[in-house]
Amino acid sequence: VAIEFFSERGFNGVSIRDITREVGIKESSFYKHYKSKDELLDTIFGYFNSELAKAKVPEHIDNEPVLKTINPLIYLNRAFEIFKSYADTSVMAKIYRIAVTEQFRDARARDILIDLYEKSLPLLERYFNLILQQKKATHLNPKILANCYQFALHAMVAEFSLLKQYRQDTAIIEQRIAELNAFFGELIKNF
Amino acid sequence: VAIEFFSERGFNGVSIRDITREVGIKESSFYKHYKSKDELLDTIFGYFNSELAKAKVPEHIDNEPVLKTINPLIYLNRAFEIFKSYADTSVMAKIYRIAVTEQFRDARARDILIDLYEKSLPLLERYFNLILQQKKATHLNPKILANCYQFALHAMVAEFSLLKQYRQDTAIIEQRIAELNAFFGELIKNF
DNA sequence: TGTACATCAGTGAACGCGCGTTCACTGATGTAC
DNA sequence: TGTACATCAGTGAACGCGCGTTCACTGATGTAC
Repeated sequence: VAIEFFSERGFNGVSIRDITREVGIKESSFYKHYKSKDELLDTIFGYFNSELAKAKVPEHIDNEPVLKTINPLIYLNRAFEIFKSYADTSVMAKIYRIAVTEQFRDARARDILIDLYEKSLPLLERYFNLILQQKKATHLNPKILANCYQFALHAMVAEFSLLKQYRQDTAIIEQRIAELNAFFGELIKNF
Repeated sequence: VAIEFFSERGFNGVSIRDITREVGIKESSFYKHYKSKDELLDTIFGYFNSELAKAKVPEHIDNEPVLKTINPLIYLNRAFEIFKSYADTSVMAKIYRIAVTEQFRDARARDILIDLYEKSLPLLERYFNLILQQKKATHLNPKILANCYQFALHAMVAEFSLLKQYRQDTAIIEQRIAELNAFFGELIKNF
C-alpha cells in the first residue's frame, strides 16, 4: 500500500494514517512493524536494491555473438520495450517512480537513480563499442555516445513513467523515444 | 528571501515563519503583501515568465550569416557558457532551480520547464538544420538531432545547477557536458 | 500652522489542523508441563 | 486433556509540534481643511 501511495502522491503527500486506513488497521499498529515512517521508505528502497542485485541481464542485450548480427534499431527498440514493460506494471517501476520524484529531497532516492545509470551505462557502452569497431569508426568515443543516448533515454523514460502515473497520454513521449532510437539506429548505420 | 530559501530547501521545506524571520518582520505581516504562501510562489514564477518574455536571444546564437562561418564545437560550447553563467549567479537561475525541484509536485513548475524546452528547441533545430544542409546530410532529421542534444544538455544542466545549489563539485558534470559538445561537434564535422 | 482623519505596514496572540509518534492496554494464539 | 504463561499484532487515546492563516490592534505617515 505504501509503495502504491508514495508512487502516486510522493513521500510527504502520504501520511501514516493514509496507509493504515487503506490497510484496515489503526495508525498505532504501524509502529509494531516499522520504527518510523522513514524506516518504511528505507525498507522499500532496500527491497528495490536487493531485487536489482538479483536481476539478470537478458541474453540478447549483452551477448556479443548475438549483438553482431542484430540491426541496431531493433536492438535499441527491444531494450526500450523491456524498460517500458517494467514501467507499466511492476512494483519495481513504482519504486523507480518514487525515486524519481524524491530525488531532490532524499539522498537514498538519488543513489538508486545513480546506481541504475551506472548499471545500464556499461551495457550500452559495450554495445556501441562493438558497433564502432565493426564499422571502424574509431574517431568516435563509445563512452560518450553511450552517455548521450542514455541521458536522453532516461529523461524520456522518467517522463513516460510520470505520465503513466498521472494516467495521461504517453503517445507523444513514446513517439519521441521511437524517434530517438531511429536517429541512433540511422547514425550507427552510417558510421 | 523566499527565492533564496525555496531554491535551497524546496517550497515545503520553507515556512512563512522562516521567511519573515529572515526579513525581520512577524509572520502576520506577510499577509499584508501576499494572500497566501501559494500566491507567493505564483508571484515568483510570474516574475520568471515575464523576465523570460523580455529576454533577447544573443546575436551569435541565432544569426544565420554568423552561424555559417563558426565551428560547431565553438558554437555549442558558447551556448553552454551562457547557460552556465546564468546558472551560477542570477535570480533567474534560482527560480529555475525551484522549478526543477518542484516539477513533480507543481504544475506551474512543470510549465516553466516545458516552456524553456520549447523556447530553446527551435534555436537548436534551426542551427542543426543549417549545418545539415551545408553538409548535404539530408538523411538525418534536424528536429530529432536537436531533441536528442537538448535532452542530454538539459538533464546535465539541471544536475549542474543542483550540484551548485548543494555546493558540491561540478567538475565531473562540466567535463561530461564538454564531452557531449565535443561529441556533437565531431559528429557534425563528419556528417 | 494646527487639527482631524484616512491609510496601511507591522504586531501579538491565537485558531484549527494534521502530522509522526508513544504508551498502557487487550485479546487471540501457540507452547510447556 | 486441561491449565498457566509468553508472545505479539492490534487498539484507543493522547502527546507535542509546526504549519498556514486570522483578527483586533497600534502607531507612523501623508493629506485635507
